[in-house]
Amino acid sequence: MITVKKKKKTDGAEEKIISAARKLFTEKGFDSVKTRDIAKEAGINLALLNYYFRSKENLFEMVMKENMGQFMNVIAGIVDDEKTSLEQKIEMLVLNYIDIFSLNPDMPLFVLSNTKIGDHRMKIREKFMASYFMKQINEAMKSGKIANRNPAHLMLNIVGLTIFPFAAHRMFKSSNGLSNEQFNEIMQERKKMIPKWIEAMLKVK
Amino acid sequence: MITVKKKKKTDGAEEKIISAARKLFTEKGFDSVKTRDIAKEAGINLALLNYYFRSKENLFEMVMKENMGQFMNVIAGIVDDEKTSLEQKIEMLVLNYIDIFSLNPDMPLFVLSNTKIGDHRMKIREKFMASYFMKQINEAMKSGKIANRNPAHLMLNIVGLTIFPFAAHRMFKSSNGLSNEQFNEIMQERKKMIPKWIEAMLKVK
DNA sequence: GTCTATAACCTGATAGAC
DNA sequence: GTCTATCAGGTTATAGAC
Repeated sequence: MITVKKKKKTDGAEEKIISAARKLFTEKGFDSVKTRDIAKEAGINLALLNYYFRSKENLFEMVMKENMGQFMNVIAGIVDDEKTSLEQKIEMLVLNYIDIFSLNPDMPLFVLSNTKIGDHRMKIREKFMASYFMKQINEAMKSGKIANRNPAHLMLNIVGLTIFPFAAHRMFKSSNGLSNEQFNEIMQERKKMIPKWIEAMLKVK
Repeated sequence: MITVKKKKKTDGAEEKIISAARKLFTEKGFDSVKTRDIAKEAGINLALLNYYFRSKENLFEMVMKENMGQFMNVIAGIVDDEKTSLEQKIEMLVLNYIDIFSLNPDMPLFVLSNTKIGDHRMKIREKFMASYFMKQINEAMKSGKIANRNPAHLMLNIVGLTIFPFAAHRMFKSSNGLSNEQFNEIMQERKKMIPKWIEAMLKVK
């Protein structure tokens, strides 16, 4: 009896579509991307896109689940770790954010600007609010170890210093600006500096 | 001889369209907004929109020129002032950014994410690069007065700490999150804190 | 200046041949 | 599985009456 191969697709059309979709959606957002653009970028036909994924919305959701799931796992592993200190967590967050987003520089702006992923964004928020990390911040505030009155400031500072450069990377790079290499170099420097900066800021009253 | 009024439009239809367009474009971006939405929001007819502004693209450009021009004037007045110190400029930038964006909280994300305004974004960048502010930063770096090796870090820090919260405001506010009042309160606190934080960061080697 | 009606085009999705 | 052709509905823009 002869075993038959499951699929005989030319060359992973499904994967090509997903990856083209991820690229374009992340770059331009849901409404700006046309299904024809995705098909073209993937090098396949428009009809095939609808054969694999029933609709544009569906394709978008697939891409999102993949993107977010992967990201959330990394972050959850850091903020829920009961063995690391507050300072260690801050450093881990900075390092991991910069590593992840150096590979996907358009993701931050995409997550911030795309209303279609409200649910996913809420999960990120909730994860943080319910984390052991948040507990540690509140304790440090009560004991006077850190000077802020509101934990929101610390969160905004970490995220602002780390993620904002990615959100603005196209603006910074645009003509006469930085090359990709220069930008990445700057972000590598920030890996070392941001934890130190945050520490200095925490002492300011 | 009787003077005749120039226009006899019902009630500033042109202005109503511009302001509706600004609101919607800033909120959702060019492609997501339909001309029908704008007409409806402005309380006028679709045809009238095309009577005043020849096309959607044109209307978008009008809105942008207004938005950016106003913003640029404020910023230019600060960064080109040869009488204020580096520290004073930083404080002025922070205060003015927060005041402007408290009134237009969607603007930062809009400017960052909308590829259609590449030209305007470049002007902002160029204004900064050629400013007296930039000169002062470079001098302070050479004299060792501030510790960074790269002026980009200072710029990213100011802008990241100040503007990022606005770019993320919808995420922060979304269900179970902050109210508008709480958010504004936090931003008022940051007016005072960010200049102090920046000062502390500048000393970190 | 403002409207209704409609033309001209774009876009997501499907039918049907191979 | 993959393609070409095409439909159905949405969207921008214009024609023409008032």
